[in-house]
Amino acid sequence: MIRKTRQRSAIREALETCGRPMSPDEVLALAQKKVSGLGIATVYRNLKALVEEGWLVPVELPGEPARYELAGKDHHHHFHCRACGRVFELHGCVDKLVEMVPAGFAMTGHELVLYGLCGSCQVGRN
Amino acid sequence: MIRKTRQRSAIREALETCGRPMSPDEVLALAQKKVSGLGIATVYRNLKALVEEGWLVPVELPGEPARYELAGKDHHHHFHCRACGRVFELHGCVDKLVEMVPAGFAMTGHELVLYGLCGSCQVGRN
DNA sequence: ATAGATGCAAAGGGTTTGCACTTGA
DNA sequence: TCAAGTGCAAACCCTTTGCATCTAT
Repeated sequence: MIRKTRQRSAIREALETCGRPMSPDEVLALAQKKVSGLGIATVYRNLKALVEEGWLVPVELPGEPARYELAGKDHHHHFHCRACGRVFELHGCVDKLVEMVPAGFAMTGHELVLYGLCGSCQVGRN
Repeated sequence: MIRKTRQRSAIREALETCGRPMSPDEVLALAQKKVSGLGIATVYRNLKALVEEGWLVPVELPGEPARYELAGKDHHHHFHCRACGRVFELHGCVDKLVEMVPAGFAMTGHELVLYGLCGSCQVGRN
């Protein structure tokens, strides 16, 4: 049976509130504002549980720790800001991917990440 | 000054021979056939040096240790076999990426990874 | 009451670093 | 010769796990 704890609520709330994929550290920082003694292990345990229960999906970016976002969204990709490191959700996708697959290979999925500067960092750049 | 050592030659040869992006472990395994006492730290140090000197480029895949491939190739992407874990080079790219970028954001690059089964794994599947 | 959840600290896995020894130029 | 390079082990970072304690139910 799954219990409702202050820690778990704070973690879920952080992810619902933030509006973009969050890393474990980001979740910890935000959830600690509600539950001060919160430990990183609890964050990891809950993220894992929430993924297994289908409430979250992991967002894995090249060379980066995994982020997590709410499940149930349409197929989409992400934008990674090179300045602040935050990840944003994009809409839409690309086509003609199959044309890139070599003969004899079978494609079952794809991942696309755009890089650059997000709105905030773009404004504040020198 | 940069010296020519048996270890470094074996590492470069492994990368030249393999024909696809290699992880540090793959490099170690292949290069050890030439230099038996080779240590993983030496592989990491040389990979890093070869990247800095512009001979290699890192290939970073979501949730995976970095691979390395020879520098100087045209813009391209990669295929990651879900069965054997090997990474293959693809040719071509996609367009209309800019259309996905939110207003106020600036795109400076992108990464695309296709997933599926490579030729060998496709043949041997049940 | 009691099994699930938490916090801490220790353990893991991959990568990097410190240091004494080896070796190429 | 002697600084660059190597191997080993320890250090690191991020993530997971063991265990005693705490707490929803």
